[in-house]
Amino acid sequence: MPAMVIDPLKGFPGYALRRVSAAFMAELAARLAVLDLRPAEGTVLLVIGMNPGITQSDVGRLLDIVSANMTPLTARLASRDLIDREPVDGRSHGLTLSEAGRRLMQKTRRIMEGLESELLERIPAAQRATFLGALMALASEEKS
Amino acid sequence: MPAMVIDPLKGFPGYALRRVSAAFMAELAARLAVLDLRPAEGTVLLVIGMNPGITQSDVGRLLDIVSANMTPLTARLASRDLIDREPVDGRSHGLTLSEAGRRLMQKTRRIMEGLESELLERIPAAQRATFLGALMALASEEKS
DNA sequence: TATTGTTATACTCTATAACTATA
DNA sequence: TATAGTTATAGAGTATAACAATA
Repeated sequence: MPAMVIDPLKGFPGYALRRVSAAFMAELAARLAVLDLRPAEGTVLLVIGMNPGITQSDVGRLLDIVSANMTPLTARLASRDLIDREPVDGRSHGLTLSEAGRRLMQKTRRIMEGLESELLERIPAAQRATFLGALMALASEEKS
Repeated sequence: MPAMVIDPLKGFPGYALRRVSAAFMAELAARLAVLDLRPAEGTVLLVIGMNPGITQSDVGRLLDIVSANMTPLTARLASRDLIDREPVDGRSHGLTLSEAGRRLMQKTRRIMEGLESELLERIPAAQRATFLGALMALASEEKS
């Protein structure tokens, strides 16, 4: 690329957020692919593992996945015998991890925690707490 | 959602990055939709406006869009008479904004700058410089 | 040999509309 | 009436493979 190209997005925090997030997600996808899991499936596995019996719609609400997209997602996990779906009332299904699901969830958790640690280590220690504080504040605004 | 749901992603900076970025991109998409532009098209318009005559592959390299995806993107902008494509040698095309393209680029720029400003204002002033410094450092690591 | 641009194709995430069954 | 789950469908971004034309 010619050295004189002007980047009009330079200095835009939203664009930087997008780039860093995209790179992070691509790396996560690559590492989870070893387990034949997509990022969304991995996070769902973690949520079910921490909240046995949780309802499909509650998982969706926590992760901001609309119910129409939760259906094929949990169906695929169930077809691989990673989760069990038991009716809790006539319309809700409680989700729990199978033995195989628990094993895969642990591997998923190690991969995710490893990647998150690597991200943290790329931030200079002096700026880390402030960066995290501001980022988490932004993230929790979205949730409400 | 039951109050006792445990969020295993809580405290994960990569996940927070993903959430904040997704919310930002959704809002950008909504605002650019008024101009019938997608985020990727808007950023390409800005890059061409700042770099008249830039090559399609150089735009792709700057924005990290693979060439196979640049083709339909610039084709759509050209079909709307927002950009002109002139051959610079036998295989490269130099891209410039048309008059209509310039006008739309200015509107795009105002929308993007407005949204970026709103994002900045959501970060407490005391943390702003540190947050930006760390974020930009992460973003520029990706580019190399 | 490497690069530009193209076509075809596929994957992932996301979103809405319309529906059934249940609370 | 509202909620849970499902089906069908579509849009947007991203990715690879294979190719023709040009440098």
